[in-house]
Amino acid sequence: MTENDPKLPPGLALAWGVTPGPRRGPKPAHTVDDVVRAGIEVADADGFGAVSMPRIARHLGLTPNALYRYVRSRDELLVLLADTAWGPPPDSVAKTGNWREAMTVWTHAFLDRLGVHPWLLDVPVRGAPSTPNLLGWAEVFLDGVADSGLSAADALGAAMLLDNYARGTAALDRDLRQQAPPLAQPEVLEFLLPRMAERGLPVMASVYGGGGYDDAELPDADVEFGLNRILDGIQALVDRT
Amino acid sequence: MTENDPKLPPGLALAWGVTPGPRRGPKPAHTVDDVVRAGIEVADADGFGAVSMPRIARHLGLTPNALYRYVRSRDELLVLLADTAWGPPPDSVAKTGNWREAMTVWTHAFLDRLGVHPWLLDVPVRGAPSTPNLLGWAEVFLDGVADSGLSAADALGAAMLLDNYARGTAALDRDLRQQAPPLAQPEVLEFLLPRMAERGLPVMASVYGGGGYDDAELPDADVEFGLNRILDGIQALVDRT
DNA sequence: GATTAATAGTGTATTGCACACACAGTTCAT
DNA sequence: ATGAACTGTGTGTGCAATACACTATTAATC
Repeated sequence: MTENDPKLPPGLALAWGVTPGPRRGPKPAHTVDDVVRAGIEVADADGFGAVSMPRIARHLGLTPNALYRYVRSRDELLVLLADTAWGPPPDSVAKTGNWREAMTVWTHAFLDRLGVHPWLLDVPVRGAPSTPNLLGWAEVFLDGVADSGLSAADALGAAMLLDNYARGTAALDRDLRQQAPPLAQPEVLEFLLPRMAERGLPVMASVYGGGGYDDAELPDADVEFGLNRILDGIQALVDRT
Repeated sequence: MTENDPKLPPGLALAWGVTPGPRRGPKPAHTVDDVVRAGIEVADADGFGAVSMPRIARHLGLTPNALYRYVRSRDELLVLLADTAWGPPPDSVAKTGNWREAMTVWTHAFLDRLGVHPWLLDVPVRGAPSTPNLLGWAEVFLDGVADSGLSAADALGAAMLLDNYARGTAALDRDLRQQAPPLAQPEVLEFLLPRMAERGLPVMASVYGGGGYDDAELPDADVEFGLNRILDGIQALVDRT
C-alpha cells in the first residue's frame, strides 16, 4: 500500500522515497520504481497520450488494476513520472562564473531534458515544486544566480520566467515538428492569402506571402532570440540594483 | 457536409466561412455556428474536459453523432472554438502611441481573454495562426509596434515571446487557483522542510520556510515583473538599432 | 408532378479509458 | 497452526471518439 500520510498530496511521499515497512502479504512482483520506469518507457515510445494504466500494466505483464497496488491513482503516478524523467539538475550550472551564464546554461539544460522526454510538457503542473528533482532544479538556479544581487523574490521571478519560456518554446517546437503545421502545404497559402488581403490583414499577408516564413520548424536562432531578450531584461534590472 | 477542399487542414475552410452551397437533403436543424456556440458554453461552464461531442450534442438536443454532420472531427471543432472564443483583436492596441505601450496593452488584452475563457489554454496549438481572429491578433501586434523599427522577424519574435509569456502565466494562475497547490497545507511543509535540509536544498528550504512564500495565488505583481523584464529586453534591442 | 440522389439525424457497435469492488491465493505475525 | 493483511485477477460501470447501417426528408432532374 502507498498510504503513509493520507493528507499529503498524491505522490509526495513516494517521490521522497517514503515506503511503508515490511508487509505481510505476498511479495509484490515489482516495485514502484519498476512501474515508474515502465511508464517512462511507454511515454517515450508513444507519447503522453499512451500513458494509461492498462498500457503500463501490459508493459509489466500485469492486469490494469494491479497498478493500483503500487500507486493510489493515475495522478500520483504522473507526479512520480515527472520527477523521475526530469532527473537531477545538471552540475554545469554551479560551475558557471556569473548569473547570466548560469541562466543560459540552466535554460539550455532544461530544453535538453524536454528534448529527451517531450511528453513532460503534457504532465500537468500542480504548483510550486515539491518533489526532490524538481526542487533540485530550482535550487541550482537560485544558487547559480546568487552573484546577481537579485532579491530572492526577483530571482524566483526570473526562474519562473525562464521555466515558462523554455516550456513554451519546447511545446511550440514539438508541435511544429510532429503534426504537419497548417502552412506546410502550398494549398493553404493559396487559400489563405487572398482572404487575408480581403479581410484587412496586410502585414501578416506579406509575412506569409513573403516566402521567408517557414512554419515547419522552430530555428535555434528564434529560441536564442527570446532567451536573449529575457536575459537582457534581467540585466537591466540587475544593473539598476 | 463540410468538405470543400479536403486538402485543407481541419477547420480552416469553416473558420473562414466557406460553406458549400445549397444542399439537397433535409434542412439541418442547426448551423455550424450553433455548434460552436454550444461548445463554448459547455467549455465556459465546465472546462475543456467537458468539451466532448456527446456533451455538446446534448446541449443542442441532438444525439452525439449528429454533430459529425456539421464538423468532420472533434479536432476541427476545436479549431473553430478557439478562433471564436478568442474573438477579434482589441482596437486599443492600434490607439497606443508607441511600441512599448502597444505590447503592454496587447499582452493585457490577451490575458483578459484567457481570463474569460480559461480553457483556451487547453486547446492544442497546431502552428502559426491561420484562422481569421488569431491572425487578427498577430496583425494588430505587428501594426502597433511598427514604430519600434524592429525587423519583421524580430517583431514576430517579440510577439511569440509575449504570447508564450501570457499563456504560461495564465496557465500557472489558473492551476494555482483551482486545484489546491501542494504548499497550501501546513502538513506539507512539515513533511518537506526536514527532507529538503537533509538533501542539500538549503536555498529552497529557506524560501519555503521563510513564510513569505505563498503557493496559492499568482500576484499581479509577479505578472508585471515578468512582462517588464521582457519589455526591458526588447527595449535594449530597439535601442541598439 | 413523379423520380431519384443526396442528406440529417438515430441507433448500434467498437475500442479504450479510470476506477470500484469482490474474490482467490499467498505470506507473515501471533 | 491460525488468521490478518496483502497481491493480483476478474468483472462491472460509466464515459469518450468515431465508424457504419438505416430511416426519413428534401431538392434537383426528368
